[in-house]
Amino acid sequence: MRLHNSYTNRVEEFVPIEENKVKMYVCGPTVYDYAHLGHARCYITWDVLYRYLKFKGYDVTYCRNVTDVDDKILKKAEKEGKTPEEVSQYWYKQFDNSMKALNTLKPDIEPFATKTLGEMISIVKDLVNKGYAYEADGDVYFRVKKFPAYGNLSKQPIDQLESGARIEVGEHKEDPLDFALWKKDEKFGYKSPWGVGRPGWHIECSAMSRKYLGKTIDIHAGGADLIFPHHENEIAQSECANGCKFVNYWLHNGFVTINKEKMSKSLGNFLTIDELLKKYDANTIRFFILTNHYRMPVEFSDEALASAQAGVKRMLNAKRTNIDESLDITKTDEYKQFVEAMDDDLNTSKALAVLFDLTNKANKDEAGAYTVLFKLASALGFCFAKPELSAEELDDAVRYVSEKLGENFETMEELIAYRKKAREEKNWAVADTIRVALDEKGIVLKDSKEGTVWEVK
RNA sequence: GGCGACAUGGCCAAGUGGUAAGGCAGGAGCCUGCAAAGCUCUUAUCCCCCAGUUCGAAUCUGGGUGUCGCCUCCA
Repeated sequence: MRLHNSYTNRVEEFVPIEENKVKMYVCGPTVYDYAHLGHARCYITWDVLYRYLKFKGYDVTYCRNVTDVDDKILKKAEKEGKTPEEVSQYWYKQFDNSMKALNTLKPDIEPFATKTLGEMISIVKDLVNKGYAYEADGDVYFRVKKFPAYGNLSKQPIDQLESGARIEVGEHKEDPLDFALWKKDEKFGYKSPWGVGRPGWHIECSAMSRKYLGKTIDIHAGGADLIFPHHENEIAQSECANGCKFVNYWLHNGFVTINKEKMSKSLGNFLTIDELLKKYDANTIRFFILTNHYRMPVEFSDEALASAQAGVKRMLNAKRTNIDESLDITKTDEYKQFVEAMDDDLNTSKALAVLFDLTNKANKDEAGAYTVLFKLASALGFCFAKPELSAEELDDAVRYVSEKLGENFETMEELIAYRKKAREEKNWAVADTIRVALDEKGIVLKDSKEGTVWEVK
């Protein structure tokens, strides 16, 4: 398997540290607001990587943190008269629901920053002792110039970074490039060797990654906007504290754009996952994201989503015949093509082409095609379960059609039998009234030689 | 200004040296009472422009043009 490593800017053969085991860390959300389509792309992308690694037989440990100590959370708490915990707990639940609704797998470990403070303090102490960091009036800063590899990930020459760096009012940095490991905060802070304060954002990931996965990990992933300064700073902290390499493969996903601009909270041009799910289902959103390579920008538009919806529907509605549970799919050509595509730095658009090939074959009753399709598409996180109507909705639909006909029916079966009879008598008006009325209730009737079936639109 | 990426049919998008995958939309046909779904066929002599390397380039090199991102919180 080959993956693009942002550190070397090359596609490299993936070799895990420990044979057959993968330790992956993904920078998780700061929980203070709704997650939007940009987050969905990120977490769906890495969900697919997680699923695919498992599909390949790796024993994967996936850790994704929750940042629950942060300026924005505190601001929100103050504004709403709540505690920071109340705010972060509420928004974590929202986030968790969104992730579930998108059919992403829960990471094996989902640590909260506030529960990992001990590890953070220990790393900061270590950095101070080793001379990589210094305390200044209750703050602790990292000495960037002590770490010669600084800028390697973002490919930023240090002098360029220097020209952009500033010292904010109230900060006591030795150098504008230095960044905070710990910040004095007497109101919301925690006890530390440097007084009451709270951790800087970057140290949180270094600490949680080390605590749960170890000093050197296989994969660290996140949005491309985290490359600088977040991931650059993580490398500096972790490698100076641990004296060894931090991450073997740095993976970054591209952005979702809207009107050719990055979708982001600060620009305010975002669509929340909740809003989106009212219009499109999880499979559609996943398909939309996977049609593009994960490193490329993806332009959001309703047209693109509608196209994705039509495409994914075709795939998931493939004819379910000739299901062969005993089939060894790894022997099939399509499996080989699928794996070849996915092994090539997650070429999901190519992998989807294989799935459409299988869809066509299944629709033509080719033996085993549906079985292979089902297993491969499931490996990408597509869900084949058809939407269902509740008993109430079904009753409502039957009642609605009954009223239209001026008859009294109790069940769908009765309706379909009645329509069958009408069709045999060439009473098209009645037959079409039933079909149109059901359609209005979200039920589609499909006539074929074998009879009529109904399904949810 | 520094750094990084991208430009392929109406739309989305693979392909990165050997003659343009796939999806959506459109057209024709089959099936159907009509639909829906499905099936078959069909839609780029050409891949932003110019020059070069090569037997051969969308794919490599150089130069343009355009778009986006990072350099501040950000997935």
